[in-house]
Amino acid sequence: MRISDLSRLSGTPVGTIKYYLREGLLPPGRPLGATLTLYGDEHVQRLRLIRALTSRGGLSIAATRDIVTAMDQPLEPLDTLKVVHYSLPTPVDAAETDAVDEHLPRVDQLLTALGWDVSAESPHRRALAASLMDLSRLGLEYSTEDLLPYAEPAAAVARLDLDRLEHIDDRLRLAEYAAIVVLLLEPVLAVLRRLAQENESHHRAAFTGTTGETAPEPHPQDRPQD
Amino acid sequence: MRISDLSRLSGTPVGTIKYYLREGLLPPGRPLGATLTLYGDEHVQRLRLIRALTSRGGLSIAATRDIVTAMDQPLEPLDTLKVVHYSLPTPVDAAETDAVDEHLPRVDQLLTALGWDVSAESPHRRALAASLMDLSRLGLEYSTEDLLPYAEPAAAVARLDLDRLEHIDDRLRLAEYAAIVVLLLEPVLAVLRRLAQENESHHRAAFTGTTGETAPEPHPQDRPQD
DNA sequence: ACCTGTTCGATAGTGCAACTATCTGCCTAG
DNA sequence: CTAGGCAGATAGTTGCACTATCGAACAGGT
Repeated sequence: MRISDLSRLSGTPVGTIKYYLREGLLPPGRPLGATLTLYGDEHVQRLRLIRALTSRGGLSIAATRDIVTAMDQPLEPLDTLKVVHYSLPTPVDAAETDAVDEHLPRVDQLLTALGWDVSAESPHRRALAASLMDLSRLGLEYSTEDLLPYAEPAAAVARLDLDRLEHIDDRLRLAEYAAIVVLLLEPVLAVLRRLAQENESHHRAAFTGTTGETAPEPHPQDRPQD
Repeated sequence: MRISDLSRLSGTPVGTIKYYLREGLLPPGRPLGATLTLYGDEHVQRLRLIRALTSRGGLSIAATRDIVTAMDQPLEPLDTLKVVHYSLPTPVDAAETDAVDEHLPRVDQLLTALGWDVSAESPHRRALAASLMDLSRLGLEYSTEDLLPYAEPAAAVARLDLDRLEHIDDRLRLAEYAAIVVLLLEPVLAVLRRLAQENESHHRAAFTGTTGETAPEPHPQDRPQD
């Protein structure tokens, strides 16, 4: 197909497609002359992925390029996750690296307490330290004990994520699915958390009777047990 | 204190503070003449919150204004969560509202299956529908059955969140803490999930024996980090 | 009272990211 | 054989989040 078909199928303006080609987000098509280049279904697919990562995932064009170029490396199934992880942007202000590093011991203490096997070069360690720093500056101290109970739900989610990835047959597109599961499930989980917060807050309001909103029915629903 | 002190204490340039004042993110100080306005500790606090919400939380200036102005309304403790929730940006492309709505029944089906008490006007319903739409366009279908196991960890996290909020004494700043817990814990949870994924993937690699330790090659593409 | 430096409020400008538009020459399909 | 689409390059636009400048009005020290 030609660029106009690609545009139509993916719902992306031709100008934007050219822009993505220039920026290396989209691999070039097969040129059949000076004015004709052919694109395939994989371009449609890639384009959809780019749009999802940038709009829903909130990634910048540069970060998206990192992810998709990393994806294009041929890899063993379980390495793809690492590649995706390491290509993820970890917004740590360069001016604050030192301040962030002061919180790293807390992160390592947590990881030790959990017995988690995480490489020392993992960018997530510092990312977590940065967030803990922010929180503590705002007066909300999260100690190892406070964080530990959050780890179990996180682990449960991670197991589900990997279950899904393990059952994907399409080896060629495994990296793509890994990126999708890691990145696009994030907003899903965030929203689930908010929905759960809303539900939980209704339940607690029913007991304390303090909310002025909808009269909460004291309907002792089957709350998911711990 | 004067604006220069506020700037020094918060680490924010004077120009930026003026900008926030103009935009209504920061309440005006007490003017004592045409060239002197006094600010208090609450301004320092608010400024730190603004910086955290915009930089770490990734909120736009407009979204941050929505949150903080909503925060300034005097409210019952349990309503604050609702106010924060409803001020959150839910990035749903206006051009796709119809397409998103097609996925709403799936969301409601999930909520019914869970027995969650969520108001019909909750913006989260549509936000979830939008994400599910994205995923299904990318070829990853998440059915109610697939999502159910994710709900329990989400509920566990939500309970921890509300526990924390319940034990906060400072009623005046409860809304502030609610915003922090809802928004700034999000990156923490996202990182915990990734750490758990990394750990889990190591474990599974050990069992299947596929390369997980020798060949990882965490893609050493040195991106110039700012 | 005088001088120096700060502040206020308004307005205009900057830098960056993500597109979007235009242009020229070529080529392809009908 | 020609009308129209396409490639590749370059330049322009839009929106956001600041940042810089300016004149008038003080404030605080001497």
